[in-house]
Amino acid sequence: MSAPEEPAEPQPKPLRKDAERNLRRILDAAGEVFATRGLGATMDDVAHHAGVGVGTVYRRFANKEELIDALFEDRIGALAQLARDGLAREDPWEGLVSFMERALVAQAEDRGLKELLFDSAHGQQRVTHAREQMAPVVGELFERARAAGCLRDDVEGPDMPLLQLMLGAVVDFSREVSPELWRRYLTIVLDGLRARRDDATPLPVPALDVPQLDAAMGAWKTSLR
Amino acid sequence: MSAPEEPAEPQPKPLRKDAERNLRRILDAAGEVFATRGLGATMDDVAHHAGVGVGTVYRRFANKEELIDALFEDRIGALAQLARDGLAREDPWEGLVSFMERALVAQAEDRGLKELLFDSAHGQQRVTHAREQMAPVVGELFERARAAGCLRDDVEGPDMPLLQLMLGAVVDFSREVSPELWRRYLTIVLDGLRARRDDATPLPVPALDVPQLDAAMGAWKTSLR
DNA sequence: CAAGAAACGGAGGAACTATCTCGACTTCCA
DNA sequence: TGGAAGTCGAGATAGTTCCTCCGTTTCTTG
Repeated sequence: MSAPEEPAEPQPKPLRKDAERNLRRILDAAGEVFATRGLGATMDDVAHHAGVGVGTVYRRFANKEELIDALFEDRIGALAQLARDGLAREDPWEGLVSFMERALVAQAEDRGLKELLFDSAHGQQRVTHAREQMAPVVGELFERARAAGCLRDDVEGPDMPLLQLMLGAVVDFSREVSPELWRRYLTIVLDGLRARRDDATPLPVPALDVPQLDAAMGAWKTSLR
Repeated sequence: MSAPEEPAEPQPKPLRKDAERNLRRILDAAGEVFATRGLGATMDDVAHHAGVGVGTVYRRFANKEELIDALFEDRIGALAQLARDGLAREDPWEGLVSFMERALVAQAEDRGLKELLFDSAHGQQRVTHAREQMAPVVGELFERARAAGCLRDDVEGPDMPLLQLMLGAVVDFSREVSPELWRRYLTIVLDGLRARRDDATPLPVPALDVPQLDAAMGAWKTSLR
């Protein structure tokens, strides 16, 4: 053959069939494992979950960083899109709420993503880039809601990461016990962000009861040892 | 035994003078080190900070757990007292606010205390006890504020730990950059907890600016690896 | 179909890190 | 001044995790 390059993918060497299949498996496994156990999951975890040996993982990815990078490349960018989607909504308040909600859903569904966003010592490069992309859109989201008289006038763009961090703590804490619990506290926070209101917005999820609270405390780990 | 037991201290053997002095140093050092670096600080850290060898620390405390236990025994109990203090206030809302505020100050001042409260795998025993003590008082604090018409009627006692957790995340995150930043978000949350309100309570601390945000993100570590 | 290139598996090497021990030495006290 | 109590800190011990290495297996191609 001479040289048709239809999809134009710089592919120096096509992968062998089994290698291709294993690569897919590894990516899938890594996605699941990092999503459920966080970035602290080991390469052995990933390999085992994929049904391959560690060596096979290291044949495709020079190290853990590289695997993580490959995995989360697009997912991080997707967050910025969420903000733009919010801006596309007609109602400014709804736009703000839907962004916060969907960003938290992303955190809830993927523990690895959450850690990537808030831990240093991972892909700061990529994350910083995403934050820079997001900042003006979030600012706009706030500005629009404020102009419409929905939002209190003393919150600013840089408050958003902190609000996400705060609610992200609830996400992590209650993940096992009541995965939607964060919606309860998001509602409270949103009521706190309003310019004014009469009645409180009804809370959408019941509070933890004491046994649940105990269970959650028991499972909760941060940076101990 | 026959002796008078005013403070009732069961002291089988009086410590040698130098040992006494070293014990004090160790306790002081441990207090500081755990407060600033968290419970992850090593025994070597503590010993070095106290100006003694590790062996000396282990002469007094069989292991790290025991040292931590001895250190935080009273401080945890003090938290329950904060709740009772809040109940002693005339104004129900002020009582609630002052409790939350002071509990967060405690978290901000002592990283070790914060970890003890929210991490499992440490003195669950003691912490559980403290929580059991605190629960009814916090319930009362909520109940009283609700009866006075200040508090939204769908929050419950078990919401308090989650609110503290949430704001505790801000405390940790911004400790180095803006140690009082949590007050900003506490204000938002409190506005969200009100039964109704007109204007928003002015935020007491400026938002982080972008460089501060970057600095905080850079210093922030959770359970990575 | 056979030869050789590519890929695989997973034990274990290497590097950390942190807790706790132990025995030689020092200090206090009666 | 004798000996009990105390001190020191190097390193034994144990637990992790990343990543390498190479004998073996699987694919592809001529």
